[in-house]
Amino acid sequence: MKDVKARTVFVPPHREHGTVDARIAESGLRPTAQRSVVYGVLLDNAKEHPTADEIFIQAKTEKPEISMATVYNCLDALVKHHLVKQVHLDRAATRYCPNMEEHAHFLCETCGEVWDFEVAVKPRMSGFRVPSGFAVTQREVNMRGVCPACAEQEVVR
Amino acid sequence: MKDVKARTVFVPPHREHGTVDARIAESGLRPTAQRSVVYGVLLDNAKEHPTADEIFIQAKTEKPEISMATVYNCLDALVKHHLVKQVHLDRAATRYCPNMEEHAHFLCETCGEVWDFEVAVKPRMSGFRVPSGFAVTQREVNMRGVCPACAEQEVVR
DNA sequence: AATAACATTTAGAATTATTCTAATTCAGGT
DNA sequence: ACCTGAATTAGAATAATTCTAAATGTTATT
Repeated sequence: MKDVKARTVFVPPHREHGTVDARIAESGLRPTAQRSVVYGVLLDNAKEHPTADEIFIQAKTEKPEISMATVYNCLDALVKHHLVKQVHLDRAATRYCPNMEEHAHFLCETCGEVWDFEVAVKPRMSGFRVPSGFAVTQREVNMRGVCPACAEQEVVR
Repeated sequence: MKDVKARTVFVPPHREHGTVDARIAESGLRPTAQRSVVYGVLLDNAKEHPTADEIFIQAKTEKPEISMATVYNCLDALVKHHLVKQVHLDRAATRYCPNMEEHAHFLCETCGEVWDFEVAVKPRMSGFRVPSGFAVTQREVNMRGVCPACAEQEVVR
């Protein structure tokens, strides 16, 4: 998979002055310097759905003493407090997504990039028969295929 | 997550005399002894959605010389030839699923077990807005929550 | 303000699933 | 039977993540 610049289809919440710490606090977490940096990097989404070490690299520019273990700790805390979601589309490194709205993920099988697709019809994902006795608390939709940039490449080639 | 016996909600294709090799051949793969054992183990689904090493352990009872590398090779081949699907619900080991029908996965967050949920309404998963230019070739739906057995436990406890 | 109690961070070691490598074995076609 | 390429094998290598134990920071209590 070649490395192609991310493109946003659905725009997730963005980092703004004061919002980062406020959100962290609201979630019930103490807003430490490290957590703020990590969450801030995610909200900035220079790179969408970054992996822990992409986050680490960026976080280090803002806070050079931060360690990888802390990035993992912070991400775990953010996930547990529902500020961030983990995305597992393949066996590659876990990706992190700060968009907690119901949405779908699209993985380009050519370049490996991930996009968010908006949900058109909010009413719970219908068409799936949930057997009685099962309590569903979360659902996710993943799609795979070729993104516009890669489709373009194909044609040119 | 405690270890709870699997339960089938949707019954995938089952191993039957002669079918294993035939299916492998149909898919365009040479049915070697190892591939047959690996695919057979999956079709038997004593344990549903097993991981590579659960498959390895079972396969070894049928063919003691088989190696882990071969299990991975066979699984890769089966996946490439669309006889088997990989399932990635969390960061745990990849699970393998021989049910190629369109269906959803349910992960019990208490016991870690995975179930297949049948799709009630076939017509393509609607409600998701795929931006133009994106070619979708595959889609999957995953749900998370508590299975009946674990819900039961909760009540009792 | 000092201290105790607790949470967070840190570097580095350990673990785990998976992939890679190079040698060996196997199967099908001549 | 022999050649060629594919498949299998054991074991080493890799990569992501988790663990550990020490150090640091924060909050609550006196």
